[in-house]
Amino acid sequence: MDSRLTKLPFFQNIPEDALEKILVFLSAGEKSYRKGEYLLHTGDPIETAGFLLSGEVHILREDFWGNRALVAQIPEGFLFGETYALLQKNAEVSVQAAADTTVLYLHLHRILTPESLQDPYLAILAKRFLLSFAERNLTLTGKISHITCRTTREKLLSYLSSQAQKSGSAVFSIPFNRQQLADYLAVERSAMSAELSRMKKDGLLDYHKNHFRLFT
Amino acid sequence: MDSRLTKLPFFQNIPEDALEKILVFLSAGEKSYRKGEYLLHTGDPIETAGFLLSGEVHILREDFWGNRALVAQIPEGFLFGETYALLQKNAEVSVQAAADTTVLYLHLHRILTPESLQDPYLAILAKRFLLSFAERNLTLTGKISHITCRTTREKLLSYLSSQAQKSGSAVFSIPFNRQQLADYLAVERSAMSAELSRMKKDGLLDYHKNHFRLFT
DNA sequence: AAAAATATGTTGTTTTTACAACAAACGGAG
DNA sequence: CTCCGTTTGTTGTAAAAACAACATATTTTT
Repeated sequence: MDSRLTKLPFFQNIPEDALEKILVFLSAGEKSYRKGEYLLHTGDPIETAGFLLSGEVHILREDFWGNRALVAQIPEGFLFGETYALLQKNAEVSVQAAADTTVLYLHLHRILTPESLQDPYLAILAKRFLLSFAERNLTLTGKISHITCRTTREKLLSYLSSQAQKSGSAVFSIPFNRQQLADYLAVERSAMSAELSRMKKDGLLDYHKNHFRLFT
Repeated sequence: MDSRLTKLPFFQNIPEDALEKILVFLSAGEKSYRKGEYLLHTGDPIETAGFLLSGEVHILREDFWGNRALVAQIPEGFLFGETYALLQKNAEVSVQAAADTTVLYLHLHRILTPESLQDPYLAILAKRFLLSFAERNLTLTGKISHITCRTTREKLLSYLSSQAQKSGSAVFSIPFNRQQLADYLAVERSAMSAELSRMKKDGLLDYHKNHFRLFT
């Protein structure tokens, strides 16, 4: 039993022996990669999720002309490819080792066979994945509703408004610095700073660092 | 048993009698609304998903200043609020009857209790929801990767490239007309048409209506 | 506390987009 | 076929964003 696995929220509060059996049931074996090696390429059929025992991987999106864009960086102790593994679809991204890396592959879709759902702990696991996907859906839907706004000001208002509603107050903090907020909203940092200034001047809001107040 | 319910993909290929029991287990009762009435407001705690027996509802996002934006229109025979119901969270949107409407409310989170997962058909239902959320995750992630591109040209290239990869060919059709594509990519239709022309002139691609060909 | 590194704000210039208005192409319905 | 509605493409103008370069402020390191 690898203690790094038990740290994953998905595997928490499951008795040691049950977890042991689950991992045997899902396990597809370990594999190691040297920095720069590809774990999988766009288009590969995905049967397993990867749990990062050590190292780091980069998720890349490669377009028709071969242009590559970094989509995510997965650090040690995290899962990747769980969505594709559950759906058993072809990858729409590539995964490359950003350092020497060891991965434990898991046949995650096995948690969804009729028999395994009868196992109480596998059922708990399935439930956790369902809730996790539902949660991510809300996150993604929220983000889309912000970045589909036309102007930088509208994007900011949409985002800040949702943060105010979430906190239940017109005064709240955000979990981003300016650069992160600009990346999240898909706008340019300095242009966003300028827009925030104008919004302050227009009496819409006030802020200091990542602390904001909206005015009605 | 309402035949409109059995048309939902989630409820297909489940024996009549099992479905009957499931609906009793999940059911929270029917409710009717007149056109214009609110079914729920932003911030309300959500315990049930709504199945639209008749009529139509609008999903609205209302910001801090009261500005309203139409997020989705749910027609008869479809579900809404299933994500919030499963997570038992407070609504981040409001729902308004766009016509006289009757809704069957369902305690969807009950499919996730340890006992109900032991019921084979409820387990199937849970599995279908999990796969459905996973699928939507991929859809939303793809959309975000297109929309976050800086320029209209990059958005188009990102989207068209992914369509080419999905079809496995440089020649493919898209499921949108120009206005729908512009809405999807969050750009202005006529500006997008102009950009497509320029891309054709630059030898990147060719198109006719919704049929495209990319050049390497 | 000083120095260095990082984060944020400001301004002017260039590029891109939105907008409006219209022309051309296309697709039924009569 | 012709008329009419819809879709798509084109162009000029105004608005907005990206970009670059730098000033100021804040945080971290030594």
